[in-house]
Amino acid sequence: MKRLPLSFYRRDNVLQIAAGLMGKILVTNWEGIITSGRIVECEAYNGIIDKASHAAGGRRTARNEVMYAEGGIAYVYLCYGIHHLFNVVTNEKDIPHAILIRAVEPITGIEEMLKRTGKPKADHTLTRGPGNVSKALGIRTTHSRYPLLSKELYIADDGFRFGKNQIATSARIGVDYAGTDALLPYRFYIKGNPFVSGKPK
DNA sequence: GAGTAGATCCTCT
DNA sequence: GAGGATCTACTCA
Repeated sequence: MKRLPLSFYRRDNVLQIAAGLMGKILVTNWEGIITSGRIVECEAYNGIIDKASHAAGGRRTARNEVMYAEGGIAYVYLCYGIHHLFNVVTNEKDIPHAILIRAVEPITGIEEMLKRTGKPKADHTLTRGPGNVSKALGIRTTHSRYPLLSKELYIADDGFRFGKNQIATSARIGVDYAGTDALLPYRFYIKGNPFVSGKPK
């Protein structure tokens, strides 16, 4: 179990990084309670030229300022007043690339995830979809700008790899407002994995 | 099983 | 003052 180094995040090809995150393990360790899950779905947001991104056209606000920071930190924000969405900021300073983690497969701390989400039992809805991932792992907007190499929040590699033919791409979800950019194949997911959002298997 | 409405609040205009 | 990188529950068939 090695934490991904900063050099992993500070590359210029956000699509490559997103693909590289597939199969990695997202870990939170709040107050000694460890929960983790393997990443099986994510979406890339490609900087100022991407209309679906909060940083489209170089927009810079108090909320998305984090995206302009150096790669290797978290960007968390509230959507629809209910859902906390967890992103990984990538690339160098002033280049607002980010990757939205949309789904993970629970590994440790499932009991705790059930408690946090209020679900009666562990099924494929536990960590399916970005809102649920954050809820199950206890990630909130207050964790925005948190470094991904900290003790409480990090992404690790346990040596596991998905096969090339298991990883598929598609258009991103819920970004219809972005016009033609909504059609870009910036979403990565594991074929047939029940935790992947969209259609159930 | 498919389609739709409602929740709910922070952020930007 | 409007709307959003969503989820769930409920209706209707």
